[in-house]
Amino acid sequence: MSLGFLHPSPRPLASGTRIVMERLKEDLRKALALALPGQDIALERPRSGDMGDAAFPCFRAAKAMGKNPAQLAQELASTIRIEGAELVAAGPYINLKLHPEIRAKAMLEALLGSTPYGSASATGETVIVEYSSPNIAKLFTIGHLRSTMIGHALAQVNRYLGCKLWRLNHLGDWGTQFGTLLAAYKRWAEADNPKLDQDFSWADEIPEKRRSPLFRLFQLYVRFHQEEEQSPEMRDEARLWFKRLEEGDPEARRLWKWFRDISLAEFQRIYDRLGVGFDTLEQGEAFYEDHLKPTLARLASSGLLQDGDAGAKIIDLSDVGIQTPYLVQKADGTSIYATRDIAAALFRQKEYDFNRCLYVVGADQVLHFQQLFAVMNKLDPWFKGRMLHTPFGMIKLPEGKMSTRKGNVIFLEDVLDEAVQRVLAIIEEKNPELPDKAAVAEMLGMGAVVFFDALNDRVKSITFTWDRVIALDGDTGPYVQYAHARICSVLRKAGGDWAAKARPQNVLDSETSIVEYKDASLPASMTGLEHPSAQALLFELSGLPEAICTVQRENMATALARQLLAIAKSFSGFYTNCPILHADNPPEVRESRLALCVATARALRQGLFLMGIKAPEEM
RNA sequence: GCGCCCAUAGCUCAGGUGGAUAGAGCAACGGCCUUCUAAGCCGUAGGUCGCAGGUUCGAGUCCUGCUGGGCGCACCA
Repeated sequence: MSLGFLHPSPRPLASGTRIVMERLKEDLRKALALALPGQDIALERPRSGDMGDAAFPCFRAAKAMGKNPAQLAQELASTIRIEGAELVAAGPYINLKLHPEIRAKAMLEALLGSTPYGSASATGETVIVEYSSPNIAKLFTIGHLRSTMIGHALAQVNRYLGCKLWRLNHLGDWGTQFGTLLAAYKRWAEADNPKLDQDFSWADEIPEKRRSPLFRLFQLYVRFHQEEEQSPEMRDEARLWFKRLEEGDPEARRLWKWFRDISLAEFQRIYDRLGVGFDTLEQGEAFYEDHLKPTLARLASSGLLQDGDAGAKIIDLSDVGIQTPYLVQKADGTSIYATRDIAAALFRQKEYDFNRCLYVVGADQVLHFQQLFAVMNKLDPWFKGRMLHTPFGMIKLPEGKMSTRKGNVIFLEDVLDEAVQRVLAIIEEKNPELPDKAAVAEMLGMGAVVFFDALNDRVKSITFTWDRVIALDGDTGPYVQYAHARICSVLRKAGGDWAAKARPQNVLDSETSIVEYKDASLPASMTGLEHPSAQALLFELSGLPEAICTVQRENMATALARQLLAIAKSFSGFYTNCPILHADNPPEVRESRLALCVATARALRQGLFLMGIKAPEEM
């Protein structure tokens, strides 16, 4: 069943990025339209820059005209003339190939100006991204990284492309799990460890760095679920506590708030470390408590509410092809996540009047979101096409599924710490004189983990192994960061204000998605950039805006991560083949190559920043 | 049982709206540091795109069936 999500429409790029290249492609499009009336003129981007900057496949047009595609390509290429570029027939394709100098000038103009490359001006659209959404009293596992960083990147990119953004964290701070916590606390902590400030005698010893009230809360949670397997009646105990909580029992309330505070403090520490931010943390599940009755009333008055088993309330969706009924109130009268999600959608409609709302939630919840969206469409056609679940695959262990309840999980902080440790070891080996090693190691370790997560299609599940997640060479974050650091090193050695040209003018925190640079002047000539390696780099740089748009369209950072790799890789080629500061270089060659370095550094830093990755200037 | 997702090199994966000789990284093998950071660069080898049909001028990509794996199928979120 497709609900026809309203994808963002193509929008004009900001003026500084409406570059020569786009104009030439437009010229080609017009010329082809003239030569081939009635044909669909769709240009493609060639796989590699030495084929050209744009390509037109002649198959369809040739068929319509009863000609051989290669022959048609030949004819068109010889009749159409585009100023500043050449047209080459390559088999059934016509390739538009910019003159090296034009290509260089176009890209440097786009990247050395102060308008963020590939950004778009305000569109007037409002986008909500709901992401991270951890459950209270659980520690962040490697699994939580996915929603957090995918959501962060989507927020950054949509903001970069001119959308008004609301970044929401649907905290799991309500629900039956709180019954579990309350019951567990009463059973095993209240009497002898009421402040959770000591280790439990019945639990395994906690590693030093995890000794926290939150971890002990987590231990309570795990123990409860373990014992519950033997004594199923404990479930009722948990349900009862949740019922008390929802009915306003003062003790349950007090403990709930305390548990929540303990958790939030810890979460904030992680978010700070990841550089992730939200516009509010106050709209978690508990926030909708007061909305639940009105929501149920509205469902009832819309005629959607039906009686289920044992007094539960359900919504039947079989008329839209969903056979599983949607449970919105449990038999004991307490609420359930579904009700809170409906309430949240209604609240957001009123509060934010959004155009799109993205739910960055695991793939195991697809049915839930199909049901939710179906209900919202029935409730108000306004919702149609405005909500999208962007599911992601789960992270499994080689032994199987991770389970918080069973306690066999990989904690996020352990992964981050291990990554930083491995980086530190490499720094000691390769660059022991590096200033501020700890800070650089933090950026690189984080870069490795975050980049890895973004590299592949989000719907695929990942089997966690340390060596894969923390890989530091090959197609990795540190590879891109390394290219950036080498550029900065060259720029430092060039002297003058070269290094400053690649340095951001603003603070790069989660409140902005744009890296601001000063307007830098173009080199006097493009001599020195005609080398194939330089041209290949320029071609990859030209692919960045499209990659950013792809992130928005496909709701994952994969395309951006891969374009950054392509840029970094072609920079390495340029760096190897084209000496920049070589004494024999004429001044204009040195200048144009340094300008290309600045342009590349800016593109890399901006791209990494959108993904939530920092770029050290030295490593 | 029903529904959704996945299957591409030894391993991990890229391959918008069907289009050029299916591409990377890792691992393997062979080269490159007296020039700007070797976390790098260059090269070699590695493929019946799970299987079988179909649509099309053209299928890794779309359709049908099958096989294998994952997830889900109301009182957790």
